[in-house]
Amino acid sequence: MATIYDVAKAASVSPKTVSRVLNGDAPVGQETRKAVEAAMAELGYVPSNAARMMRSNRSGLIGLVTGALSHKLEPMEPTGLPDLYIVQGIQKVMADSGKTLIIADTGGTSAKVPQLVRTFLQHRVEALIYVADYHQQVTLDTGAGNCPVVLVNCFDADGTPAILPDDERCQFDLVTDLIRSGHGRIAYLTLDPAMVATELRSRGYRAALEAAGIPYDDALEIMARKNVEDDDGRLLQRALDAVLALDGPPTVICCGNDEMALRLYGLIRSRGLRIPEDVSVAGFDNYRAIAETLYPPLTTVELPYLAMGQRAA
Amino acid sequence: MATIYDVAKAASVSPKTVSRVLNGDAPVGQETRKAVEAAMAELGYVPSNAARMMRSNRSGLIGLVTGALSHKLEPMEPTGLPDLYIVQGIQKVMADSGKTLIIADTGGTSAKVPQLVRTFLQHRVEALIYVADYHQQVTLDTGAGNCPVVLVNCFDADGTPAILPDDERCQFDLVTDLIRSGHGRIAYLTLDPAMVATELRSRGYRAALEAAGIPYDDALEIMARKNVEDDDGRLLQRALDAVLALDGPPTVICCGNDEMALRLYGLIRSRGLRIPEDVSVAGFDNYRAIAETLYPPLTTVELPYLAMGQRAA
DNA sequence: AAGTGCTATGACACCGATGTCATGACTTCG
DNA sequence: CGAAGTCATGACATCGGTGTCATAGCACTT
Repeated sequence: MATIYDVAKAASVSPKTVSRVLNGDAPVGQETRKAVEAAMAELGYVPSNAARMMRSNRSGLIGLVTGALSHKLEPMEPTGLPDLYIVQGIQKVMADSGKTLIIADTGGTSAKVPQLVRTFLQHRVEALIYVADYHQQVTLDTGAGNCPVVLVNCFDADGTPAILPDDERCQFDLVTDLIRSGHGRIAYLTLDPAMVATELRSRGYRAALEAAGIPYDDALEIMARKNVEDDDGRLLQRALDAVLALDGPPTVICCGNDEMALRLYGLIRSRGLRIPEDVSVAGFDNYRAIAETLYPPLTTVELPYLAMGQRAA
Repeated sequence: MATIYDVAKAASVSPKTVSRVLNGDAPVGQETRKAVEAAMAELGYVPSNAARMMRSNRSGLIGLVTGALSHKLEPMEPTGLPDLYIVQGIQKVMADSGKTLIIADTGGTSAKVPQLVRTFLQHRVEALIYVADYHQQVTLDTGAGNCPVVLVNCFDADGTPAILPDDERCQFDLVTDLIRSGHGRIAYLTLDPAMVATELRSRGYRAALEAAGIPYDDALEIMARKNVEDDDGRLLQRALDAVLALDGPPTVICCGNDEMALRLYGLIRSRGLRIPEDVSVAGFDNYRAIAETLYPPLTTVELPYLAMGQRAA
């Protein structure tokens, strides 16, 4: 690989002058500039970031730690691909600002994080971003020292800067919208209560009911998904049958996420009911593709993951 | 950030000895080693990859160019997330071999590729991998010079090393399997014929029929998806109605991909037919999540994207 | 006793950029 | 016309590691 010295020699100037042409940080004569540029093109010269960094102490690198790449291997995960959208948002901002993103995947094991961070520090990243696959609390052992860290879709106990989705508000808006469409009996099949989002969304659901003056009926809010082995969707079947058997059955069923909604479509139809004539279904973020390909289209909410990523970046 | 000199001073040894402790490339006395390690821990020392690289000329970096991150923003894309699986496979191998992956996203614009490659070259990546979102031919203007390049899920005219899926074989196996299950009338709703995979899979479909001694009926093979604006699924509806109206209607319908299969589930049911009693549906890779959450479960083929990524890495 | 080989360590140059300072040629101003 | 300022350029040190070579101490051979 050609160096700045090779270029200097070829153009019969000093290395420093080549540097000036590269960075445009000092005036260079017309002819000299042309000669240098010709030499660079001729030799296929590409400046070495490593050498550049040694003096300037600026790597131009941003480290991103995530499970976004690997967790899709586990289709039983309670999550869709929000983290991917977040990563996209980050990538976009970085590309626009001339930074280069280094992405490391935890492979699902958060135990790997310290090692990944160490690698990043070796590359002297200017900042670290940690993206979680779903809204949760984390305790990150970065050992990052003075390197700035931003958490996305998660938070920790130390008050590290974090970008979080407003689950409560979104569920509130969704339910309010359903009410405005004329629905009065609204069931809500929730995800695992151990998830932060479940509690927040539940609050939004209740707040929306209250704001509309609809009494809360706890027979309509059922946990239909647990992040443990046994699931298989039996919880969902039981929950569906439970709400349908009620005296006042729901006119619409909200699901903890779009995947659950997809399953529900199948279950409802296998019970001989039509969507949306007999009962409607609403989802909640996670699989955009699902929402758009289902027939009839699924009413759902989309969390602003892309924007969260951009904000974090 | 502490340097190797700081550590050397703190441990009262020469920088070179610290280097030896770091790399273990020469014998170091017990006590000396301990002192150095203590000093490193004390100062929170992390070696600088940039400096290390200058002498050794080994960056430990691998550049990955892909649209995997951005193209999901376009849900109308004819593709699912194969490239993500490929990236996963690559990531895994890299992590295991101690290389660090730099990922750059094209944002859908292949015009950006040269600039991304240039950035990679500045970082002196040891190799470049280009991952396409679906099986296709590309003409890559890398300007990569002597940097090794591997293409995944695509190929070019110059014979650059490429890792490709065997679409023909997979479709062949799928159809053969359906035949073995007792199906005799097998429809095949294809994707856009402009796609490489479409032609290959079609060949596999016909070969499987021929191998089983079933005559090919061109009324059963219909293009049901075109990558242009007008779509909206009308092509799919028309195709479905066409095969159902045949004298000998199919007992199973193969789809160009899982997304189409998902849509077909809805369409078939909206016409009052049951799956799989009245007609079966088979998919083809792309949305693993769809295949696993549909009810009844979708019969589909999975291309070995993960393995392709690993192979490429 | 002299020579050989091994272990443990340090001195020093070097990788490829860039920051600092110096220098020579010109222009402009009082 | 000389002083001051600007422009264009080069010499040299420096960033933080590692490769090369030198050296000192010690055990072991012959």
